[in-house]
Amino acid sequence: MQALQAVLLSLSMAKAQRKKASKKGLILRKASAMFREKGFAATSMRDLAEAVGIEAASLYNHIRSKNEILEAICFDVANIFNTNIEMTDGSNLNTIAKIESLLRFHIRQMIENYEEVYVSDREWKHLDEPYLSNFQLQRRNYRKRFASIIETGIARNEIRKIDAPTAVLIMLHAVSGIESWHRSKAKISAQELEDNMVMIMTDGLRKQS
Amino acid sequence: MQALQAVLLSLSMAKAQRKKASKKGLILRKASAMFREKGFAATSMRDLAEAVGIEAASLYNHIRSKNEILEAICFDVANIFNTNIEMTDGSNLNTIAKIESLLRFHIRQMIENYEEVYVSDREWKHLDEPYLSNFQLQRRNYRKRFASIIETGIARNEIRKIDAPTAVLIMLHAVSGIESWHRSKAKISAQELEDNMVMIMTDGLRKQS
DNA sequence: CCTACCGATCGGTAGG
DNA sequence: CCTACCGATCGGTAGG
Repeated sequence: MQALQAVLLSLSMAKAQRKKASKKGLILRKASAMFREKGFAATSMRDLAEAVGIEAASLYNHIRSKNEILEAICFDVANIFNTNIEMTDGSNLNTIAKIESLLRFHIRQMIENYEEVYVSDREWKHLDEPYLSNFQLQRRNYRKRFASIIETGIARNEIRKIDAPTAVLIMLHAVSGIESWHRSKAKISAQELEDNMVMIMTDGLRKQS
Repeated sequence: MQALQAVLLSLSMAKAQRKKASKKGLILRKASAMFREKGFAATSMRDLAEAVGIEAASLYNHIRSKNEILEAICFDVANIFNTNIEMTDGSNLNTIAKIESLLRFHIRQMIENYEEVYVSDREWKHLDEPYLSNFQLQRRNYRKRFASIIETGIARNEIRKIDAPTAVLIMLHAVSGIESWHRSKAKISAQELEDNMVMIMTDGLRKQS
């Protein structure tokens, strides 16, 4: 039993460290930064190679193609969010708490894992089939699941009667606005930002009197 | 006097019709659609020429460069929003009404002028200098002006104490979420969408009891 | 508005 | 991991 745990632990550590230490991990991180900055289509393999510190041709010893890099980034991010919404939805929190938890998770991912999350959100259009369809499907399913949480909240009278898919769109896009905060060098702290966003989304702008 | 008005009218009509009727207008509209769909960098002048129905080389009789097309789109949109916020801020509405008005304007522009607004919002990074700096400056100024409206509302006790720049980011990005609504072929009407968004942003999700 | 074409650059491969 | 190189495609020009 302890042996099994040790194996699992070392496997997960190996996977976690691949991104941090290996050459492929370095390529993926540099690619995320460049795809975010210039876009997937406007980033050349020669640009990327220079950032990594090798020749363009050498990249292909670690990755199969430019598109494979994008696939790795997009599906990594998709998995993170899918895992989280499954956990959250399966918990016994009430609806507002579930939504708050999802929002906080999005905000933290946007801050801590900024480049990858941003690229996954804005550059997935450049995926090739069958990855493109697969990604779009996961996206739709995530939103449906989010909307169904809201609909449950409406049925339980915890939440205003609103169109749930619209609310999901608003929240997911609102959260992606952190991009600009990220660039602006944080006049307020990450925690303040998170609290402000959650308050505005759950309670609105208008002062209750 | 009547002669002057007639001249002004014909000038403004000429300008309005250029987009609708002339070849340059056709190029700009097709380019907006393709830049939105595939991104600026992934759209070739040959793709665009085919959509317009001429050879790639012939495009250059109407426009100077690929980048000039992007400039036309981005600054057109910037002017529309700058004009609107100036009008709105100069009006004698209270703060919540001003914000509601700005939000409704954004939503309508996103629906009625979707392609151009989307491209201006997502592809401006590909502008060349000095247009790039100019555009970024206009963008910052717009957000500052929006934030100052909110701050006035907080000072007047109309609005919850929140970080104004954060609220601006949320609202501007929330509104850009209509993109997905646009694609999903409108299960709810444009008016319902608009009302839902405004309600969620001003009053929040939580049911007041 | 077209034909013909330019130099530059692209993603990727061969061979070592 | 590099040198050398491929065919394809890019934005744009000349000349009519």
